Amino acid sequence: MNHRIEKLGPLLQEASRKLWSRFEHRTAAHGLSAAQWRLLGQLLREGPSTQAALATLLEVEPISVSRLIDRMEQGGWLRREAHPDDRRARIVVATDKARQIGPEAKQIIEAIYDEALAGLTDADRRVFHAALLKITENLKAPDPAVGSAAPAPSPIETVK
Amino acid sequence: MNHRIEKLGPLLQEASRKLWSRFEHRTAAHGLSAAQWRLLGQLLREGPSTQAALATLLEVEPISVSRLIDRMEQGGWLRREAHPDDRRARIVVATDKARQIGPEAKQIIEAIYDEALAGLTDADRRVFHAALLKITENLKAPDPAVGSAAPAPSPIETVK
DNA sequence: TATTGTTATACTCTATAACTATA
DNA sequence: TATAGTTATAGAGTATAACAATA
Repeated sequence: MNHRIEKLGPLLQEASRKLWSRFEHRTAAHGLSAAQWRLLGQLLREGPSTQAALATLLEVEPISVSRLIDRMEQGGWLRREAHPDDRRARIVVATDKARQIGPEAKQIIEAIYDEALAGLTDADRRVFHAALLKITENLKAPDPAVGSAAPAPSPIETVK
Repeated sequence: MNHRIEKLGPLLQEASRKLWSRFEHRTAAHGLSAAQWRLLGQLLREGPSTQAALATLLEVEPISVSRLIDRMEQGGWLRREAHPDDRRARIVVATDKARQIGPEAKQIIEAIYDEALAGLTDADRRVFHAALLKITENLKAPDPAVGSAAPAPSPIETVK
């Protein structure tokens, strides 16, 4: 019988939430929300991207990305630019203002990770890291409880 | 130099989010949201409680608890009852309907944890669990960046 | 026909502020 | 004065549906 991890979900959520909370406090002056930092991080790390690509990468609906970008464009964090080849698509580009806070954010993140991992040996950290990667990998697989039953969405006469 | 855990925050969030996602899919028939399950879990584990106490335990504002309870009371998951000693306060009690789905939810959670931890040895699990507990413990401490009087609103001037 | 992105609309969660009732 | 809970109001995030423009 394997060791049971009591409250695995709540513990992961608490760790994640508290990490974010520290980051939020230290970057409050910039006025960006969690979802906005997430999108901005994606842009700063990987460069300009279409909205559709961002929706896929962030695993949210295109409309959510659209709304996020609306607010961030107003705040001067990014711009929508024309796609050179596809006139339907928009390329989302981080502004200078956004690029300038990148290094600061990175430093803050490093500091918070250090605080979180205080007291863990190097060996502990390696095992923890590998296990966390394995867990996310496991959970990326199709949900076995949904696999067989096909949703089969048939848009028949829906009552309005 | 200690091992650096790249993307610690995003990994924790992804693991947490995907665990929740599986739970949500398998319990979708009940129509409870994440916040509602969280409150219900608290009630089922610890028994009836005042709204103020729930707000403290769940670390949200009393008004948020009030709204959650509004919707859950409508759904027949819990009741507000009079407090015997304090006529201001309300005691929140899970209904039979709520108590009946407790065991089912527990089983689903166990199954999902097993899926998440597949491929990890018993030793891995123990180290991972201890590390995760240590991390949440570390993050429960007062945020060192807020402790002092000054909020430290230093813009981008520090080049590191 | 399919894809990209939008508007319209709606729901949940969360919160601040002001308020009532009670302690 | 302080506490428990509420109403009023608001913002962020998310989503479905319908749509236009384009591929």
